[in-house]
Amino acid sequence: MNGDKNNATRAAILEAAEQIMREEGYAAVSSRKIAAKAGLKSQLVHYYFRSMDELFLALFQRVDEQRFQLLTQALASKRPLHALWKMSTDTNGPWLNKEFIALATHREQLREEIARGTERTRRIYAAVLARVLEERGLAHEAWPPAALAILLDGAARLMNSEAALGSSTGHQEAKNFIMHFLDQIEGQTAGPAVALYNSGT
Amino acid sequence: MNGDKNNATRAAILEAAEQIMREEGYAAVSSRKIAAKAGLKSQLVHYYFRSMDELFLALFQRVDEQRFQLLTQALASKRPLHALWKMSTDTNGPWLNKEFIALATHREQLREEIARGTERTRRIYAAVLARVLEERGLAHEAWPPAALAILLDGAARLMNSEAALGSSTGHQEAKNFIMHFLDQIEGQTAGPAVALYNSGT
DNA sequence: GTCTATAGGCCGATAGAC
DNA sequence: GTCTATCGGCCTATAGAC
Repeated sequence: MNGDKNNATRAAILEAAEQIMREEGYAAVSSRKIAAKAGLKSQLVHYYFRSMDELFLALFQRVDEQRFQLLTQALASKRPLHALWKMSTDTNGPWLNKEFIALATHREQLREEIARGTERTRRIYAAVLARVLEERGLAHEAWPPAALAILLDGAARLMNSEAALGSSTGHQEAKNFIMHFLDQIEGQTAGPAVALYNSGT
Repeated sequence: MNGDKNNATRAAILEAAEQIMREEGYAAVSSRKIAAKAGLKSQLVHYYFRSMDELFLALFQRVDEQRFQLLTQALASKRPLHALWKMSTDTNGPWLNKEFIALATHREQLREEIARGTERTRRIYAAVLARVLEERGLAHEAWPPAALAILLDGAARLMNSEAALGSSTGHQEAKNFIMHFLDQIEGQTAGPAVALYNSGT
């Protein structure tokens, strides 16, 4: 990889690549299309990234870093779980998960990088859940934070993906259900949480 | 589209296409690769499918039909929810969701077909949930079947996708949690279910 | 660092013989 | 229905001038 990491041309290339990926999917990302969108010659793309693999890797790292920053901000909010949920249901957010995961099918290095990013995000999500449940006195071995994180993240991604296809069967019910759940453990505003379940009887 | 729908060559082409899609992702599916895998000339692919769009559409319909058959079988089992869960967590099952969804980004006809298939599957899933909750006396407006269907399906797909990347953080917790949930509403074997929650206090 | 020029490959699709 | 032959396009990547 040549050139300064903070080079403006390099940044323009990644920005154009990300736009194409959002609009047309990863398979449409080519050095020629990137160059056309950024107003450059396609050979310049190869100057900054010696291969498309390298470009996709740099693009993922950029997106992952943005996501991490947003995640960190969400943690500092009054109701971090609501903030995380809002973030993960934002289809314009820096996720692009579908594309990168499909792209990673047979690109070893990218696959590992995405797995790392996924795990980091999951651990943060689970840690926040654990902390909130603990604070509200709702911690219970039957509600493992890691499991809840997967249910929430999975539902968000599934609905994002289906919405992109133009399908929304059951989405409103799921969103209401999850919002109700979040309100219960984190409060409707910043007030006290109510009991979720009764262990006995 | 030419040729008999039950033609053996046609079937071999679709079978080869499906294999390539599983192994290398949709972007690797080309008439030449299909032909190589099926031991045919690439032009034959164009004889049976006048365009790749048409081929992908036929492939999706084939996969969707298989899925529908399995779904129908699951409904007839003693514990349909357990059967559905097992089915959706089977990474070798006829899902291929990731690939088709990524592929559909800018293929209008395929997008509509996938949306239709998604909704049909979702409705069946939700209907089974509604029926079981009803039978067990657990029906309650706070647990809308459509929402539960999305949570279960989303978690299954997320874990499938992550497992393919080599990541499994929290998966065991989530699987245990969901299995516990299914056991509660559908019984551990085929026995009676226990109460899930108390509405009052 | 950006340009011109170009090699070399895989692709979808069609024409026409048999 | 399957074959041979082939067109035109877009792709990644490199060489070498400035």
